[in-house]
Amino acid sequence: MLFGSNSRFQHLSPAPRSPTDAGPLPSNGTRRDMSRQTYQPAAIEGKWQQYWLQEDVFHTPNPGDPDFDPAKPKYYVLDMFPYPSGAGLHVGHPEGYTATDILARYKRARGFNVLHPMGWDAFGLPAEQYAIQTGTHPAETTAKNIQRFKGQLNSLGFSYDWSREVNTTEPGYYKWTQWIFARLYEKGLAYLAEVPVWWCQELGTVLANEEVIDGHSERGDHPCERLPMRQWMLRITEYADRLLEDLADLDWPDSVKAMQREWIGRSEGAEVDFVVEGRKEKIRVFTTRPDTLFGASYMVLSPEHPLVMEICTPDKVEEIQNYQREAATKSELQRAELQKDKTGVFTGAFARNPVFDDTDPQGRIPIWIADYVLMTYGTGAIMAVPGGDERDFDFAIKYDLPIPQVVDGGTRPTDEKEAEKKGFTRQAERRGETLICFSGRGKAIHSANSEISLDGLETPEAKARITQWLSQKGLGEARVNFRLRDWLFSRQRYWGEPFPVLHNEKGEHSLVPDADLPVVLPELPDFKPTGSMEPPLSKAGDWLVVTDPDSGERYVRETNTMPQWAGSCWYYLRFMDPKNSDAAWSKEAEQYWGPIDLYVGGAEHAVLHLLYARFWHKVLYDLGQVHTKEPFQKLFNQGMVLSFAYKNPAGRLVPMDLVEEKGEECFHKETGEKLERIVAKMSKALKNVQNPDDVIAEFGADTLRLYEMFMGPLEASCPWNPEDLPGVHRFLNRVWRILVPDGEIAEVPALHPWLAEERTNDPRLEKALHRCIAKVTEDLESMSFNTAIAAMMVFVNEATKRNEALSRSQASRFVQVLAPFAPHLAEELWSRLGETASLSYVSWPRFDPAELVEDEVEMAVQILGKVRGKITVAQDADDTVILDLARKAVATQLEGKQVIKEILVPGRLVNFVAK
RNA sequence: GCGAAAGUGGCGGAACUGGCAGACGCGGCAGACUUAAAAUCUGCUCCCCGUAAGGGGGUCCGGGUUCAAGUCCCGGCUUUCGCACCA
Repeated sequence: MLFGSNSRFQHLSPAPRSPTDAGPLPSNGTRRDMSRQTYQPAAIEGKWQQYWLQEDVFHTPNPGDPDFDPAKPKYYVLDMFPYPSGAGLHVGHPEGYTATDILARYKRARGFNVLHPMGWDAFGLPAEQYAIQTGTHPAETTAKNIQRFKGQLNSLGFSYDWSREVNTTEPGYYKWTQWIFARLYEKGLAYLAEVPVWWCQELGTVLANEEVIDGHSERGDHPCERLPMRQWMLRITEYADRLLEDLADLDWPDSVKAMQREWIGRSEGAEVDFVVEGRKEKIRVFTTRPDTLFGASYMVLSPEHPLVMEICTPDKVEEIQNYQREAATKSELQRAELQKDKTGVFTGAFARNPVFDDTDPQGRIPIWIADYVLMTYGTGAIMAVPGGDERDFDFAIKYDLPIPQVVDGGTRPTDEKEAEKKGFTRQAERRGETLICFSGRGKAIHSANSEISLDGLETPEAKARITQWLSQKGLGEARVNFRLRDWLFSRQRYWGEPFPVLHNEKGEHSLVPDADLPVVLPELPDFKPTGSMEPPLSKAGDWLVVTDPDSGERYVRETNTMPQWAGSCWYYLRFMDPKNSDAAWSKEAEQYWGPIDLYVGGAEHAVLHLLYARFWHKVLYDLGQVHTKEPFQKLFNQGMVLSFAYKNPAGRLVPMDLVEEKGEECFHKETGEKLERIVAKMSKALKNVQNPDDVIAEFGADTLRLYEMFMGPLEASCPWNPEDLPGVHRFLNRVWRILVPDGEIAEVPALHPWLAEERTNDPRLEKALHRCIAKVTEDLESMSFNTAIAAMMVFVNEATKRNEALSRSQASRFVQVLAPFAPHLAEELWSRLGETASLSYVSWPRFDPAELVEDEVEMAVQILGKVRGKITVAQDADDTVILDLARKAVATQLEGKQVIKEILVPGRLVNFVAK
C-alpha cells in the first residue's frame, strides 16, 4: 500500500470501499471494467451521494443551534421549488438547480453559512385531474411523485439540506398558509366579492385567467365562460404603489422589473363627473389627459356598466341589449382581434361636459356604449376625445362624431413615421375637412370657458390647472389608477388549502381561531366536481358543520380552496425554520437568513408568483413578521433548455421518430422530404424530450451537471445537443487520468506515484493553475459557469501534456476548484489524495495575482488597424523599446510611408498610422 | 401595434471599460499507439486565392464616429419573449 489513504478513507465513508477492493461497487459496468482503474461515474457517484446523506454533510444549523457559528456570513440561495409532476424531472430542471448547487458549494468553501433548501409546490390541478381520471387520491399521487423527484435530485448530487424539506400539502405547512391568510383577513386585505370568473363546465372549476386561452381551458381545450361568482379576493391593489417603488432597489433583470411595472400599470390622471341630461345620475370617468376635457365630444360606457340600462332611451333598449349580449360572449382575444374595427351603440342619452356652460351646445355630448371600454379598468366609462386619442378618433370617424382639436402639436411632419413618433397618430379626410388625432404633448387650444382658460399652456401645466379647477368646483379630482387588479384568491377545487373561514346562518363570516388551525383538508371519498358550481368540499359531510361548544352557534365552513400560488408565496420563509410548530418561523431565524441572496428560476414566473410573494412579504413586513421590505434581493432567470427539431418544406415540425439522417442532411422517413434542422421547445408531440436519467446512466451525474453549465450562459436558452455530452465527459476523464493511473486495480495505486508526496511545484503548471483558480473564482462571482468550465479545461489540457510535472498540491487545489461543478468526482479524488473529511467545507484555494502576470507578452503590430506583425516583449519593457521593435517588425510594410502617429496599448498592440 | 432581449465558423458558444474576432467544446482532417478496432494522445481546422511565402474578405444588412468597432451612434431586416383597446 503506497499511501495511508485507504484506511483513512474507510473511516470517512459510511460504506467503505477502498479503491483496491475488488468487491462489488455499485455499477452498471462490465466485470472487466470493474477491475480497471478508469473513471466510472456509476461506481463513485452513488457512494458519495449516500455519504452526503448519511453523514448529514449539508445540514445547516440555525441561530441558537449548538453547532451554529455566528461569526460566518450567511448566504441564502434558493431554487424555485418544483411542482412534482408525474413525468419526473426533465433536463430543464437541473439547469438552474445545478447553478445554485455550484454556488452553494462555492460559498461553503468561501466560509459562508449556506442555506440551500428544496421542497414541493404540491397542491394543484394536475394531481387533481389525474385523481378524477384514475380514482387515485391526489395525496397518494403527490407522495409518489415527490419520492421520484427527490430520488432524481439526489442522483444529481445536489447539496440540499433535506432536513428543511417542505411540502405545501402537509397540514404542518398549510397550517401556516392559513395563518397568514388570517392575518390578511384581519387587516381587511381579504374580502368576498361577486366578480366575473372563468368557469369551465367540463372541468367543473373556475380557472385563472392564464389557464384560459381564447375562451378554452389550457388543459383539455374545453369551452369556458365568464360568470359572476362570489369569490375571495386579496387587496393587492392597496400595495400597488409600494410594489412598484420598491422594484428600484432590487438586483433583478431589467426585463422582469419592466414586466412587473407594466403589470402594475400605474397611471396618473383625474376623475371627472359628467351629469346625464335630464337625470340625477352622474357618470364618473377616469382620464390621464384632463387637459383635453374641452375636446370631449362624446362619452362611452362599457357594455357592462351598471348605468347603461338606467339611462338608455326606450327606443334603444333592444339594440343595446343585443350589443351587451354579444360583448359578453366575445372572448378577450376576440375583442382584441377586432381592435381596428370598433363597434358601439348610441344609448339615446346625452351628458353635459362640465367645462361648458349649461346653455353651450358644445357641452351636450351623446353617450354610447362600446366594448373598447373595459368595465375592469378605471370607472368603466370614458370621456372620448377623438382629437387626442386614436381609439376615440377611429370610433368618431366610424360613427361620424365631432372631432375638435384642443392640443396644438405644431406642424405635422410630412414623413409618416416621423409624424407618428411626434404624436400625430391619425389623419383622415371627412367632407373636405382634414381631421387629425394628436396624442402628444403640446399647447392647449380652444380650451376656455368663462371661468378658466388653458389656452397656451403646455400639457403638464394644463393638466395641473384643470385638475385644480375641477376639484375646486367639486366636479372631479386628481386620481392615480392601476392596471393591477385585486387578486382572485379562491378556486372550486379539492386539492388546495381550505380557507380558515366560517359562515354563520346570518351570512356573516369569521375566522377560525388560530388555536384551531390547521383546518385540515378532509379525506373525501369523492372529490370529483359536483357538476354544479359548488366546490367539491361542499360534499364533505361532517367536516362542513362546526358548532361553537360555548354558544352552541352553528357555522358552515368555507368550501372554496386557495389557489396554487398561496403555498409558494411564503415557502422561502418556512425554509428558514421548517420544524417550528409554535410559529411559521422564528424571528431569530428570519433575522439571520433573510432576505434571499439569490433566487433562480424560469422567466415564466416573472410576474405572478414574484408579485404575489412580494405582496405577502410586504404585508408580513407591516405586521413586523419579517425585517426586510423585499423577499428576493437578487433574482436570476435561467434560460430554457431547447431541443433540435425538424421542419419540412411546408414549415411543419416533424416528430423525431420520422426523421432520418443521411450524411449531413435529414429527410422525412415516409415522404422523403428534405428537412431543415431548427431549434424549438421540447415537446412530447415532437418526441424530442430529453430525460436526465438516461444521461446519468450513460455518462454520470457529473457529466450531466457540467454539460448543463457548459451549454452556454445560464440566462440564455440553448438547444440540448446529445452529441456534445461526450465532450464534457472526456474532460472529466482527463481529470481522472491526471491523478489516477490506468491499469488493473490489483496492481496500481490509487494515485500516480509522483503525487504521493509533496514536492516543488512546477512553475509553469503553477502559473496555469493560478490562472485557472482566478478565472473560476471570478466567473463564479458573476455566474459565468460556461467560461469557468472552459478555464478548467485549459488547465487540464496543460496538465495532461505535462502530467508528471504535476505536484500533489496542484492536484489537490485543482480538485477543490472542480468540486462545486463535479462534486462526486472531486470527493473521490480528494479521498484518494488521502484527505479524511469531505471537501465540502475545505476553504477555497487562493491565487496570487503575481502569478497571473506573464514575464513576456506577445503584442500585435498594426498599420492602420490591420495586424501586420507580432512582437514578443518583456512585461515591463519601455515604450521606446517596444516601438523600436514594432517598427522593425513591420519595416518592409512601412517602407516609403510616413508614420503620422504611433499608438501603444500596453501589453496589447502597437498601431502605426501611416500614409 | 407597443415594449424588451438577441443576431459571431458546419454546430454550442468566447471576446475586460473601444484594442490581435472565433477561447473552450462538438464535428471534421491528419498523425502516434494497436495485428486491427475502440479508447487515448499529438497536431491542424472562419472563408476565399496561392504549392508556399503571402494576400484579400469576414461578427444580420446599410451608413457614421474613431488611429482602432462584434463592442459606440443613426437607419433597416430577422428571431425570440412579454404586453396587447388600460382611457
